[in-house]
Amino acid sequence: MTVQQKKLTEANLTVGYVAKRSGVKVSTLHFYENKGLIRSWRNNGNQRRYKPDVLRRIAVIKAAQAMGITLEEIKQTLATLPDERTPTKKDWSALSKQWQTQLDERIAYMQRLRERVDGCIGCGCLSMSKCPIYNKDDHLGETQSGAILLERD
Amino acid sequence: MTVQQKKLTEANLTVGYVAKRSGVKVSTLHFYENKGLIRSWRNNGNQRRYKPDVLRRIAVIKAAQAMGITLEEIKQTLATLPDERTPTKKDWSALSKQWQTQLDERIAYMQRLRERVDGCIGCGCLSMSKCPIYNKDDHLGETQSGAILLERD
DNA sequence: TATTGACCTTAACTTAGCTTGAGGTTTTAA
DNA sequence: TTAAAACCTCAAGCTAAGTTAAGGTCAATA
Repeated sequence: MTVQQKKLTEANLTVGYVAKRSGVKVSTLHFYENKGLIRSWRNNGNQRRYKPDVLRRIAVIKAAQAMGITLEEIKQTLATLPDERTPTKKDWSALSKQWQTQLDERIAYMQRLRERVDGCIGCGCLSMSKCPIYNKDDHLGETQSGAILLERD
Repeated sequence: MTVQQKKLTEANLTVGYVAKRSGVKVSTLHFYENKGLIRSWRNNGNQRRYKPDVLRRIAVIKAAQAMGITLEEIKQTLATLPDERTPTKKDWSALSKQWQTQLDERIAYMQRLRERVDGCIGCGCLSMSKCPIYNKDDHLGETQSGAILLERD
């Protein structure tokens, strides 16, 4: 029986294993735990152990980040997941609905920008006070952070 | 003759005037100058003076930032403007073309994300290794920073 | 002319999202 | 059993895009 099989069947994953599987660094897992985005318990030797569903949680965190949602917002949304039982497909689906709406707004905002950028930069109207780019109607709500982090190698 | 009129007709603007007109803080103008995004010369008393086209430059910087382009990339693109003569409408238009392309890619990326996020978060495929969200084809090029900063009040 | 407001520089601080390093413990495997 | 690999904590460092503060000078105006 390999180490991996043992860990998988016993369903308590080490931090190194979770890191490798999820593609994030161990330090990131510590960081996320610190921020309250994921949870673990400790074994006798004070080492972290994880339930397998942490992998999905991390994947969802990463997907949400790619959409431009901050860790703080992600944390809030993840907090709506059930605490005791393992989240079901339906639970996860509800999350994605919330973020979809934000993503839609963001796309719409960028499209408005897209339409106007050629005219605005090229013409004389880009004077901050008059240009539609700076029009309040084009701004997203206050709760949106606006940072979109895309993945790299 | 008011101060403003004097400054405008003499076409050398003070930092405070530029700040007020462009809607950014004086410290931001210092910062931009430091980063090589804008330029000024000094009067006898070592105070900054600006040519009026700095206003458009700042407006363009802000517009580009709203599209998610970093200051470093903006600097590179601004460097393609003519150095001696005041940039023409055509010059500015060429800039907007470059950024439009980036914006198009970004929108397309978000739309792909949008299509997949419901399926991916809800289903079992979101395991980092298989999920299309993590597919290389969906990533933007290396030169894209990915940060989209939206304006607030 | 004197005072107030605008300006100067340099350095440190801010937030988000991590990463790195130091120094020490636990687990695994030959 | 013992060395190496993996883990632990805590503190400091990093990048982007600025902001704030301290201490001092210059310019506009009553």
